[in-house]
Amino acid sequence: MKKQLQPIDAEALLEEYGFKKTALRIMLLEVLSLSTMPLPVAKLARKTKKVGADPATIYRALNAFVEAGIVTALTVDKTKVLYELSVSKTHVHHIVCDSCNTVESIPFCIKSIEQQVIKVSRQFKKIYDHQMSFKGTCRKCLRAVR
Amino acid sequence: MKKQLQPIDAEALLEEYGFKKTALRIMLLEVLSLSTMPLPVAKLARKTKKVGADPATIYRALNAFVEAGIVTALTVDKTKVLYELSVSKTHVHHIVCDSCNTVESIPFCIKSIEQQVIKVSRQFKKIYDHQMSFKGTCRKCLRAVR
DNA sequence: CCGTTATTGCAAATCATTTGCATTTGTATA
DNA sequence: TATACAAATGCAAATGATTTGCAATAACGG
Repeated sequence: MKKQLQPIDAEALLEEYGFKKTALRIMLLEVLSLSTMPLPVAKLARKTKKVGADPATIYRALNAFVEAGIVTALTVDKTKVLYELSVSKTHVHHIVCDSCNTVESIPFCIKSIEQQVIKVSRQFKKIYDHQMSFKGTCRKCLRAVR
Repeated sequence: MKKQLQPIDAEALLEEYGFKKTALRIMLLEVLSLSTMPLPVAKLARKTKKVGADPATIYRALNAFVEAGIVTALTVDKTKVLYELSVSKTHVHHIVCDSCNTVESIPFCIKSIEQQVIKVSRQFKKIYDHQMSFKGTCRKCLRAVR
């Protein structure tokens, strides 16, 4: 029983945020909405190569989306940034396979910890975001090691 | 009652891990051990400029420490990596001020969540690390905004 | 259809980090 | 104390993903 994903209405979303409906941006949002996991720029480029956009254009589109709040950039590692739709999606966290970089979402949230954090913090008064992630080995890689 | 920090025995630590006791590496570890918060490379370079090491040398030293497990690299942001001693230190998490980048440690841990994560995960069987961080506004910046 | 503005392609710039290589330094051993 | 080897360093050059400038193009409201 694999989770069924439905493409969002990319055009409506672009319009809502005042972006123009270009082939690349529509496809970027659709690809993101159809993915079960956050995707790196490289993979997004591959999956949208049908529209043949310049790398610079892809970066600009993603940055615009992130700034607008449509897309969330997840920094897994110094050189590894993953993108996922932030609109119409439940806030989730992630677990990353250290061997093959598989990323899976985790339906837990640590929102409830925020108040405790504020209480013990010496310097902070307000928290508006948090992130939690795990590193591990996925089943496939565990098998491969043996 | 400000927390009192004591410098570690950097030379003993270097020896323990089979590193040579050079001026830079000794000083790097001492600076890290005397800091209440994780530090970026730029700041480490400034604080060790007495020994006048080349940037490449500093990067190499830090990378060697991270690989050896003496130092932990904390990826706050795509372009922001902070270093802290991982030896003889309790495992902690962090909160970062989005305005001035102040970083504070949080004495909470989400170790206990790992088992739950494994249970609900479709692809993962083993977790060996986790990270949790918060973003907020520190008191100083909150005041400045007004 | 027109005018405005966002978006794009292309090439060049950026900039932190890494790497190659010759030289120096630390340290174990004789 | 001298010798020898690997580790650490400095310097310069390379790297490589991301960004930027600028002119051309495309989307969209009027």
